[in-house]
Amino acid sequence: MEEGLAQNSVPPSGPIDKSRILDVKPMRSLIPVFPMSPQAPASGQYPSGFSPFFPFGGPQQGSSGAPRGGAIPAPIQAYRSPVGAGEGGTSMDGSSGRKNAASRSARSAAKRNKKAVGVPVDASGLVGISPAQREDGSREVVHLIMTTFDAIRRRICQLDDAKELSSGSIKRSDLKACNTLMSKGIRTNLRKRVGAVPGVEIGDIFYFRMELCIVGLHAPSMGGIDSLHVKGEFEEEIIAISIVSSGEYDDEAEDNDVIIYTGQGGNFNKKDKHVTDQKLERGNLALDRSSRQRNEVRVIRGIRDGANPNSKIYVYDGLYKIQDSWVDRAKSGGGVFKYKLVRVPGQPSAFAVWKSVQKFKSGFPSRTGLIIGDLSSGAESIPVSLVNDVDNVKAPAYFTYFHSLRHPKSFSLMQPSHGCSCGKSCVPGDLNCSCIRRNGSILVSRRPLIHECGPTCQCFPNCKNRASQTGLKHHMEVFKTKDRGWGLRSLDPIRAGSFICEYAGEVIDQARLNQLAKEGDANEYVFDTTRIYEEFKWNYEPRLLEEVSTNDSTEDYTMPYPLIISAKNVGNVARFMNHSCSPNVFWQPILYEENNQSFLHVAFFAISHIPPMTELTYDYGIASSGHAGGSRDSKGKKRCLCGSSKCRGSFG
DNA sequence: GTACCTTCATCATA
DNA sequence: CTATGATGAAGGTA
Repeated sequence: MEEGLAQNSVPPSGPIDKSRILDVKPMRSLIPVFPMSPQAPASGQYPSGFSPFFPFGGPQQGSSGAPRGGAIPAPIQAYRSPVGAGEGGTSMDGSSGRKNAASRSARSAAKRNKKAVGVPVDASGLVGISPAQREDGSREVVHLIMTTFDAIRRRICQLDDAKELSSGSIKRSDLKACNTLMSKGIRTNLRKRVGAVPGVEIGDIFYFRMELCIVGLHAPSMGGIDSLHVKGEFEEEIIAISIVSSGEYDDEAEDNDVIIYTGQGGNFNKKDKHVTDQKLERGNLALDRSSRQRNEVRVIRGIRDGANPNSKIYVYDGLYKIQDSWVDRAKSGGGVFKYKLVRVPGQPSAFAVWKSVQKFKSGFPSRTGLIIGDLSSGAESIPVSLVNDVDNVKAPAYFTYFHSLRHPKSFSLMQPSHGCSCGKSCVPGDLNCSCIRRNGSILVSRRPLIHECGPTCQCFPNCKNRASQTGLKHHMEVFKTKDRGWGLRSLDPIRAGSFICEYAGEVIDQARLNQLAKEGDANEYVFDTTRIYEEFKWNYEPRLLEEVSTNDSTEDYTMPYPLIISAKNVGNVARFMNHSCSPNVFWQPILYEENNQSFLHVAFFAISHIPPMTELTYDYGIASSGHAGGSRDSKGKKRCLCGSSKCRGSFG
């Protein structure tokens, strides 16, 4: 997931030191703020009690034959060999496109940072992307920029929500956030190029056009065609370097590897204007030239977001070449250009994965390797499927499926209990809610502890300050990995910051943990907050919006209370999540009151946007020394197979 | 659920 | 150099 760094020269002199350049701000809650979704359908409570899990019983057992075959595309990012990332080499350099590449602000910033080597710290001392990084990205820089964008965007959302001005104010958090980043020069891959963009991988997903823009995948904020001037044989000519296919037009997708793309311009689709033909200029001209040059064109596919039908998700589907072009006539009669793009073979599948998932969901044809349709047996409102298409193992060892903690450990309250008395539902920015107020000031980042509303509160159960209590929101799947046992992934895309699941199980104490250690498999299905976790911080909210003051910039990231959970006998999907040294999921301590007592829970949230079918992983951390029977050093550890460039080699 | 309608930011052209 | 225009966006409203 992290390879391809040093590919395009100009090494930004080492990884970014986030702790130095970034200022993490406290946030109010971890609920993902989507501009318009009602967020919680609140489709009722869980059926009380436990639901037993019978791996071999029941009528819905999968077909008997050995599940095998390639019906399920491999996870996009999980096990990529280093080959895919670094094609780079053949890029035609956009020499002429370069002259106007830098925006004014970027230029001035570049001037300021002229001498700066490595991580630049801008005048205010906080965030910076070096001039080199601004021109050519890397996985790390892209990740940083995406995360920063989303952090700022959410904060703007929360501020808007809290103000509740609603005086017809247009809430374009994406534009505002983009503005902020652009003006600070926080963007990358500004140098246009043909072919792969360093740091952006095939299968990566985006929730706004602006995200494509700031990572340099596709520059125009609205337009579907991005182009570049190159030196032709005799004169300069323009070629296409990327397109966005929104699927809404007349673009046809006969199969996963072919797109019939319609040119731009012409009033053939508007009803007020009179019909005009498209002209062979701008993007159309670029596509035309590219069909002769046969250069690679990046393709981004726009897909309707199932969870949020009003918005779209953009999937980077890799490189295509224009194989054919012709003139056609739209229904309205206007002449249009058509271009046939064919996917360059040998690339990891991206859009094809989405298509397969659609088929899985429609249940037709029945899926290869499906063992159980819902291993939660109804305990979750969305089924949890169990599949194995790599070997003959039929099911994980027996356990009881339960959605939360059993025998939860309670803590005496610091103050007398008072849940909030909000009338309906609490929103993240609202300081009138006493629960939200306990979380301190605004924001959405990882916190030492987050207070959620609970049963004691007056607010509705679908209140937004109960993110971790509303059950699974995504169609999760337990699947057999090639070399790491069972793993967890989602059939749905997961937006950065979204709640994924709680770590369910039985709360145990240190003595019991030590006993398990002696028995051998202490690490199996145990979550232990007393372990040492690197990089506890997430969501590097930079101090970009001046109007918000930091009242607590120095935060203690040690755990407030120890909590050890065993999911060996009782648990939910979280027990199947594997370790990775560069994970896409983080855990977060959550506290809420129930029966006049406070209970601590552990919940998981997405670090970044996660495409469907990508394995979900979090960092298991390192066993703290000084307990657990002393000799845990090399014995209790397992060789790490996460494959990350930052891999520590072992875990446990 | 669809159809407009308003306000957007960017980059290439003029 | 700066202004202008084209443009498969997003969100809200009818």
